[in-house]
Amino acid sequence: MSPSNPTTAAGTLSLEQQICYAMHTTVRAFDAVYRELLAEHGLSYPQYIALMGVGEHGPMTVSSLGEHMRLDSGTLSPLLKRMEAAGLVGRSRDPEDERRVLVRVTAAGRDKLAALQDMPQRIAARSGLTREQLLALHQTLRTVTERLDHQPGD
Amino acid sequence: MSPSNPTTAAGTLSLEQQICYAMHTTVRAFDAVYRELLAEHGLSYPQYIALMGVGEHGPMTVSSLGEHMRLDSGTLSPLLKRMEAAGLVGRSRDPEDERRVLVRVTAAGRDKLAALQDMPQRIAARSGLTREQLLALHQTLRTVTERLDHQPGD
DNA sequence: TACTATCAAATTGCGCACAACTTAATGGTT
DNA sequence: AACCATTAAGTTGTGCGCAATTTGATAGTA
Repeated sequence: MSPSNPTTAAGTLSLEQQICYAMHTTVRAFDAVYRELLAEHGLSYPQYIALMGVGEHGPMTVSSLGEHMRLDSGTLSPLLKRMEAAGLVGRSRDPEDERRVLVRVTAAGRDKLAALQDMPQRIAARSGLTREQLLALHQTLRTVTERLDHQPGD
Repeated sequence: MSPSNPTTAAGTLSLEQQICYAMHTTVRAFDAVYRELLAEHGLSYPQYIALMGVGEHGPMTVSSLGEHMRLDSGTLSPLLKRMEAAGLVGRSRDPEDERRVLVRVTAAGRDKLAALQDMPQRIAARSGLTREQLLALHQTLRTVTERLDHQPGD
């Protein structure tokens, strides 16, 4: 019950651990809201982000989408397969390099994106964060991610 | 490229969406560091948190651990089963109420916890956050989670 | 041409997370 | 005692995420 003291006795969660725990908890809370709002559209949050990404950056390879989403083909391949089955995206080998698969949004996918345009406002209303808090949080997250990615392992 | 403007044209990720995306990204970056540091101990991050929780709050039921971790039996039952197989925790039906299962840390589990005592410092060093940033982030996360949990659905 | 290395995507296997359901024990009611 | 609702864990099914591997295409080189 003293989150301001990281040097507590053994067995007590330290602040650093509570941060990680809190991040997991908050992400799951966000996910729950997205799940609720996206349910009627038959989309998961990762599928929603993928649809936005492909819709925004045009036909793109799986790996370039993966760089945007920070996911590899092990995650994206089955995800895109499901979205293709749902008629939201199309996949086709790049004629110029048959190793690549180009992903594009279908007409139905564009309709879906249009129907989801008010999602940001609905999520923002739920979060209850002020504009300043949003900006500060965003900046902190970017800083932490950058450091975690590029710190020397050991 | 203008995260400070949420009212961009259709197709551009809004700040609110970037926040959720950033949170997911940061959590995965944290997970990667934990995975690296916990690998030699044969533990995942959820298992590590569960071990800490049970070690701290003594013998407890699966559901009370679930309240601490914000996870249900669908996640905890198989997780605890694996930890029992690894010899880190013990599970036994509560004689006073045979519906309940009491989870406790074994001697090997305590040894493991002792071996992991320096995790917080190592994680903190990787995150690169100042004490003030940690506190601010923690507070923001608690606020957001609270609101997301208790906002009226629709 | 044939060999090799590299690269892109897909596949496999495992664990986490959650919804939905099942099983078993408990408590309360008639 | 018999019945019913509730509760606690566990199970099943689906999707995400990642490590490791596989398959196929490309580029480079002997």
